Amino acid sequence: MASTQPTNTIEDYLQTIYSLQTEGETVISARLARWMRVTPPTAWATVHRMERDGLVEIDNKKVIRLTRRGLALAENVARRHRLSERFLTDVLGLGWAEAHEEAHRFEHGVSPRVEERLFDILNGPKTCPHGSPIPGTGAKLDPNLVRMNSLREGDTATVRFISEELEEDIDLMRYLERGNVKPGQEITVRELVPSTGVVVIETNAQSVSLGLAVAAKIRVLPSRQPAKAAAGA
Amino acid sequence: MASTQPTNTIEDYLQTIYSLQTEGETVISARLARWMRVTPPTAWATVHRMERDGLVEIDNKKVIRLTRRGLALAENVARRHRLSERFLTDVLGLGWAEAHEEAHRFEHGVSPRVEERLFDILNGPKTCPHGSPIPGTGAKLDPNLVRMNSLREGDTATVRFISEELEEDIDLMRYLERGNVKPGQEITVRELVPSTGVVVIETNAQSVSLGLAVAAKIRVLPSRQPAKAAAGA
DNA sequence: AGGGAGCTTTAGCGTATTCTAATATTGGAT
DNA sequence: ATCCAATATTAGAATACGCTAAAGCTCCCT
Repeated sequence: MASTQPTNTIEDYLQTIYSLQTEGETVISARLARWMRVTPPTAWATVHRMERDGLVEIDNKKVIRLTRRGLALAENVARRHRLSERFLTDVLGLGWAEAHEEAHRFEHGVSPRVEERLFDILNGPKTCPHGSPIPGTGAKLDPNLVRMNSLREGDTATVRFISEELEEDIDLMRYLERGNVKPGQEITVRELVPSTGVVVIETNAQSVSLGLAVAAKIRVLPSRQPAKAAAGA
Repeated sequence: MASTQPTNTIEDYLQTIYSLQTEGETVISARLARWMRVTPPTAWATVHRMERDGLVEIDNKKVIRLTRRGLALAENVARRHRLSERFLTDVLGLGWAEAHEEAHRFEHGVSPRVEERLFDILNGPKTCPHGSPIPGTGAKLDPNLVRMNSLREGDTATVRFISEELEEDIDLMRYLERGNVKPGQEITVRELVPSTGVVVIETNAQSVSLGLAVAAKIRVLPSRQPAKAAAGA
């Protein structure tokens, strides 16, 4: 029934759709299948169960969108997830790169009571360790943020947000952690050659190379540079 | 397969069988069905899946026993459960009565890494808040403990252990909490009349009445009284 | 116009969990 | 010896999730 507590699987789908939707991506079944690491028929069936239960709507272009009810549930899952990441890193001392994966398991065990206590104990954090705002705190992604791939050579900026899509790739996350590409870190673009598809940035005197597709999923706040407007959204 | 990670359901059965077995009870399918709040056919089918997977053995008298493999897994689940209860009460400040129910949900989200960190953060606790020893710490139930119903009027003792079977009943737990019937509490038996099936004990100048069946699931350490050996195991 | 690549859907299966309705079994109690 | 109550089992069904194989569709590129 639509009134029953969502299963872990449904909570995972809700959270994924929420992330993509929030980051401005178009959500279609095939994309969910890849993210959730299941076959297309499986994702399809699950999404249709969600539609049946009033959690999402699917338009004639096959684009999936959360309904009001789905959004409310998704925000709750995201809140528990991001709060869990904060708890796992700040209190338990787990690594920044592993936090997402661990939280993915941990979050389902967090009841409303536990969620509330975690929030208090953590002093009401506004974002997860990777920069995603925690629903319910009023925090939102700073609209002045820019995708890292839209910077130009020589630009300086501060990392603010790593997409949850990147968080799924533990190796990439470890690479970013070693390279210090984390919220708060100041970076300078050394090279950005669209033809090669690579950006090279500098963080703490370290050089880090990233593919443009990855850079596009990292948002930064450009530093007050000369007098030149930054690129659009 | 037998090598796959147990599902939450199987983890729950393992834990229940482990508790009963540890507390010296005979485990049969019907009893599991009542404890797990499922119908007998459901419990039967699940137990037989566990047998198929080498987690339990069922003798010709239908008694269920954990295999070596089942025991190892069950100890791990119990460890996570009891550690979770400690965490929820000691760090998050949840109530003593609610801890079991919350931990039941929480435990499944605890990975080996998280389990290890929780153990450290809690300073290597040896028991859960209700007195059950935490597997892996070497702690065992004190053999000098006696079931509360085996005391006699006038006896004084210290509460040490509340059976996990009682923990399933949240109302009873709240009653015990209000009455201060918790590990460490000293009690005196005021009345114990087998014919009425009721024990009345005194804790902190409060009077608490319990059924004998409930009292039998609470273990206490008798105080050094006159010179009279206590009743058997 | 013709092919594909990438997506969506249908078909058909298999396992885990649960339930209800019935049908054995079994161990005592009378 | 008999009958009841508790247990164990069998039958029949559903739902959630996953998979493979095999069609359909769409849209874009040549």
